[in-house]
Amino acid sequence: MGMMRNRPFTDILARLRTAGLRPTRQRLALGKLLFADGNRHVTAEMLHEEAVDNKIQVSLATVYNTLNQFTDAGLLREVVVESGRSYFDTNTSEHHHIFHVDNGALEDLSDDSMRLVELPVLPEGTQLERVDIVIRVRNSN
Amino acid sequence: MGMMRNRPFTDILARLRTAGLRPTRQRLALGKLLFADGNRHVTAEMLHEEAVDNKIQVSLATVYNTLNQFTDAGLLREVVVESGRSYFDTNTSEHHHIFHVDNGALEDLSDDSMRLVELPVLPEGTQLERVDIVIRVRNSN
DNA sequence: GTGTTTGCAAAGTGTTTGCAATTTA
DNA sequence: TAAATTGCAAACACTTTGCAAACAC
Repeated sequence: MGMMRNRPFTDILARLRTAGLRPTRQRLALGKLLFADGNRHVTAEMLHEEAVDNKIQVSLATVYNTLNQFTDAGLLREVVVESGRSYFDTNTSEHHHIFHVDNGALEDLSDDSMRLVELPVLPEGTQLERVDIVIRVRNSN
Repeated sequence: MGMMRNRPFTDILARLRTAGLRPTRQRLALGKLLFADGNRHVTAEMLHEEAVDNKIQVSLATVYNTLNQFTDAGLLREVVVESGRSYFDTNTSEHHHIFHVDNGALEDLSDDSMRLVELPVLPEGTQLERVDIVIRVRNSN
C-alpha cells in the first residue's frame, strides 16, 4: 500500500533510465507533472507555468528541451492542431483527438468510437507514418 | 475558345468583388497564381517567391494579409499539418490531405477513398466545426 | 573528474501590425 | 477626395541555440 504512493516517481525514474536520459531534478519533476495524472495534453508554456506554480525551479528553455527529449524518446507524442503552438500528449498509443477551437483544449478520443473505412492508396514510393484525425468543435451557444 | 483564355482572370475579379475585396493589382495577381491551375497548397513564403519569380511586385506582408483575407472570405482554407507553418488550400470543399513529412508537400485526398465509420459523440455544449484527417507519409527507401 | 544538463540571453522562425504613402472607386 | 490597401520596419509569439556554471555519475 505504501508502495503505491511512490509508484509514479519510481516509474518516471525507470522510464528516464530506459530512455537513456539522466534523471535530473528538472526531468523528474516535469515527468512527475506529466505522467502522474493520466493522459495530459500540454504546451511548453502550460507545463512551465504549472512547474512554477508547484515551486519547481526550471526555465522555459529547459521545458522545451525536455518535451523534445521526451518526445524523441517515445515518452510523449506531439500533436499538431494549431500552427504556432505545439501540444504534447502523454498518450503515445495510436489514437485521435478532439480540439476545442474556442479555448485551445485538446482531448483524446477513444479509438473505437471512430475508425477509417479504408486507407487511401499511398503515393508511389511512400510509406505510412501515421494518420492524424482531429475533430474540431466549438461552443454551441 | 478565345474566351477560355481569360476565364481565370475574369473569374478572380468576380470572386473578389463577391467577397467584398477590392480587386487591387496585388490581389488579382496572387489570385491568378492561386486559382489559375486548379488545386494548390501554398505557404505565404512559397506564394511570395512565386510572385517574385513572375515579376509581380508584392511584399511578403501583403501576401500574408491577402492569404488571410482570402481565407476569411472563404476563397481559401487553412490546413494545419506542421506547427510553425501555415498552408493554404485553394480547394475549400470538404476533403482531407496527404502530407509528405520529408519535403513538406501537401496533396488533396479524394473524399471517397476514405471515410469515418461514425463521428464520436461530441462533448456536451459543443458543435462540430470540422473533421481534419491528415495521412502522414514518408519516403520508403 | 568527466561528460551531461541547465539557465540565461541571444538568435531564429513564421506571422502580424502601425503608419505614411499609394491606390481604388 | 474619401476610404481602402500597400509596403516597410518594427513588434510578436513561439521555439531553438551557444556557452558558462551547475550537476550527475
